[in-house]
Amino acid sequence: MVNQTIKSTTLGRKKIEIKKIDDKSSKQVTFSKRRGGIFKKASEICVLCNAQVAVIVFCPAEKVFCFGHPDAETVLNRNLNYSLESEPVKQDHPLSFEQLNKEYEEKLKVREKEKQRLTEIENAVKDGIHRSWDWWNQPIDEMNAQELEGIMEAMKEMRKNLAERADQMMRASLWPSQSFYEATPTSVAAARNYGDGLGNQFEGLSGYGCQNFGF
Amino acid sequence: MVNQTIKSTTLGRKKIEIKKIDDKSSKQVTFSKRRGGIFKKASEICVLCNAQVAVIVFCPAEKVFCFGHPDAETVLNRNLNYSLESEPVKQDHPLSFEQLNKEYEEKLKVREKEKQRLTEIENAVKDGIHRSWDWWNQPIDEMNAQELEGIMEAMKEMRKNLAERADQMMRASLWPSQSFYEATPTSVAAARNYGDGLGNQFEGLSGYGCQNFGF
DNA sequence: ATCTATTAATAATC
DNA sequence: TGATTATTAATAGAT
Repeated sequence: MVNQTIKSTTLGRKKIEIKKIDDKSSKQVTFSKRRGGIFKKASEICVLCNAQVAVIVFCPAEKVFCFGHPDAETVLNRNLNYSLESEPVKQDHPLSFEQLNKEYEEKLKVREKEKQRLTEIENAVKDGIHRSWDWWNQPIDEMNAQELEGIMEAMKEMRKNLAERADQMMRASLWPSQSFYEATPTSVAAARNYGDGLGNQFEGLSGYGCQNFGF
Repeated sequence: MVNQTIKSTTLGRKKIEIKKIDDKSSKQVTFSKRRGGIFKKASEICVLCNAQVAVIVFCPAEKVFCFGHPDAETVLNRNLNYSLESEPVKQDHPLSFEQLNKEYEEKLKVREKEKQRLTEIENAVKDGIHRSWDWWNQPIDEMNAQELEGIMEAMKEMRKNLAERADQMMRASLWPSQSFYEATPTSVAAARNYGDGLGNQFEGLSGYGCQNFGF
């Protein structure tokens, strides 16, 4: 009875043709991912080039997502309400743009923090493992056969360790503080301050907005 | 007779911070490139997901570029004329959107085709060469001498690549005992993702438009 | 939502 | 403005 352990190598990205996606589920996923990508690019060009950008992305059967630098955004919004009248826009929550902007930005930042933390943990894991047998600092060129055996062992060990523990460690328990996820105002503020030093992509702009309407 | 072949390795892309570009020339270049990128993405999501997208991108010192699915685009255009009135829009050529759409699409297509052809030729040439060896996933036990050399090369390469990050990693390895924010003062890196929740389906699409106005 | 393997976009440079 | 190339960033496919 053969029972091969099939390496569930999640195949990576593949090239796709730019043509209509028929499968609804895939289409939806792609839409979501790419919408986010476009918004990100939009925000970046705004900051980098002091540009003004407005983006509307929508599907009749879905929601309308808007992104834009304040001016254009106001324009867009007014326009949306105006030109989509055939299907009146219902805003469940008549939030101001400013408010929406804030929420959106905060969401983004929190998310960035989370991802970054995972990355740091991952590095810690990797580093901890390689430190345990310092191949890192060995002069690779002069290794002899014996040392190579050692390396091979170490590699096996490393691979095994990573496979067994990385996921668990990265996901969970080593986090210094649980408060992050509970998102107390303080922790969020801390996160934002921390991020502001380096990665504030909204620097220099009065604001952006991302908004969606159900209709 | 020393004659080192100096690899004029035009250094490639580097990571950049998303912050205002001061140099005018660079800013212009970046603006141009990224604008094209955004439009391309916009056109792709339209096709892939049957979505409707409208994008306005502009700089005070430059022109206004619009991209969009006809409906939204009409909206945007009308809006532009309306809301930028302080600086009246002059259209040198009152081309119809349909015409502009066609031209733009065709441009894209031609360009893609050319690129594709070149790529194919290139691939034909390179075909016999590419043999990157996935040492990580090889069964270490069965490696032979030749493969070991490959490993050594790979390790050297890896070490080189990671050398820059070594200290950062070391700091990270010390880490779980401390506060996240205090532990890594300057390593806010690259996780700039905006994933977010979403809804469902879409329908109906037709053309695109790319237009710019001098003003 | 998450995780890779890849492809795509693009910063630097010429 | 247009290539080139080394990298980074985005993301398709599978979980």
